[in-house]
Amino acid sequence: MPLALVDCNNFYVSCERVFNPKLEAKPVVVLSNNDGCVVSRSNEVKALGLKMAEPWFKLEKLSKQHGIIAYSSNYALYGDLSARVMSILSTFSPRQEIYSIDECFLDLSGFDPQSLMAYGQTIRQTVKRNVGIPVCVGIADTKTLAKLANHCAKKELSGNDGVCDFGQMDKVEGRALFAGIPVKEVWGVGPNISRKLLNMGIKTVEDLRTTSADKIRSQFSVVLSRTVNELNGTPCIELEDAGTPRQQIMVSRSFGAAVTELEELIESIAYYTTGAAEKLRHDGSVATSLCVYIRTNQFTEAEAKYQQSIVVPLSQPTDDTMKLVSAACHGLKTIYRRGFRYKKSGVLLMGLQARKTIQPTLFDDPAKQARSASMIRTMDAINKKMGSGSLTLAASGTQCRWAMRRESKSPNYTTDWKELLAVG
DNA sequence: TCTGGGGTCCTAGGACCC
DNA sequence: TCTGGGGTCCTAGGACCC
Repeated sequence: MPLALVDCNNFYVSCERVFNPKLEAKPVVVLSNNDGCVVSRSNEVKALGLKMAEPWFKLEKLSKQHGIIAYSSNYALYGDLSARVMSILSTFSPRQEIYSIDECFLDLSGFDPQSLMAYGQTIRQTVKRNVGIPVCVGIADTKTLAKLANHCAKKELSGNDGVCDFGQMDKVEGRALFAGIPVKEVWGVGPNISRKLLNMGIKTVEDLRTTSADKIRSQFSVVLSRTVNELNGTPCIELEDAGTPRQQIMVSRSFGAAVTELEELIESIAYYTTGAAEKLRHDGSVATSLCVYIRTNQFTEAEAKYQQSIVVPLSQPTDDTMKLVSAACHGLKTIYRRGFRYKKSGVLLMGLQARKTIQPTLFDDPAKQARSASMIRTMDAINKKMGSGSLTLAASGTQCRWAMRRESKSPNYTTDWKELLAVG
């Protein structure tokens, strides 16, 4: 039952480098929405000690000093390259779980255990050759161990050029390796749990592995006790097949500039709800309620603070953009207060269920519903063909003063004819 | 202008009902 | 009048991940 975790190295930075080879060997970062935080760092930047999610404006001096090159995030580019990487990886196993934009699990059961190291190398070389993105491969019997093996491959702890297979390690070797890795590197152990573990004297992966799962369960939660079992080779987290639907869908953004007027908040909420509804239909789900929230800047001390959210039940489960937008705007109007400078808004679709399970009600008008569904399908098709956002509801507005800042975005090399890479 | 991301799931605890 | 157990549903907040 071995499985592999394939993870792209410094994914967003690597995407930028594919189309701009001059960035190779230079310190490069990619920033989050609004050019807020550092979300991807090249190895050169990691070596400078720059942390993940650090606010960019605080790094101005350091970045000048070391000539760090910063890019705004270009999700159209990263999403497209991700799809190419995932498609190639899917050919290496009958079962693939895409875990995030830059990593996936592959089921390797049935393969010759002795050949997996070589197979891992083939995977790396194929992705590098066909897309230009470097990846590392971790192989083990559980998801948590595969994540850890991937960590070892990335840090070159196992000495095997981008691939690490715990199956090729004997017990003594494995224990020594685990005893040298801080417990915070384990998947599922964040800063909080890590602190509490340290207080209990559990410092390394090996310490955690040898702690009784029952003790962990009573002091923490069933989630972390699963982690302990997984570290011991007992799978507790199943491989999820493609199409396992999400339980909630969130779309939220900070604004490029503070917003005070209800009309502008409505535009942002309509826009985010439209995006959330597209994800919802992509999953084949319907929502039974939604939550709208708005907030002022949480960091500026001097400003008046306000944050509020409201849950709006839907009269019946739906995936109809117009019904969702209308419900979200209705909710927004009840929580909006004049006189605040808003910095962020968001929409959360909740109570998701499969569209095919919903019960029609007495008051349904099938003809009307068919018309509505057909219009939504047309909108989705146009947006897929012409690019996301080509066709939106008028409620989303056209000015978008609230839209995010992206001052140093690279071109959409692969998704926009006008921005193709020019050679020569 | 004036800088601080976005998304998902789990758990604990309260309300309510039988 | 007070005391029970046990289940479900909901919400808020915590924690994690990338």
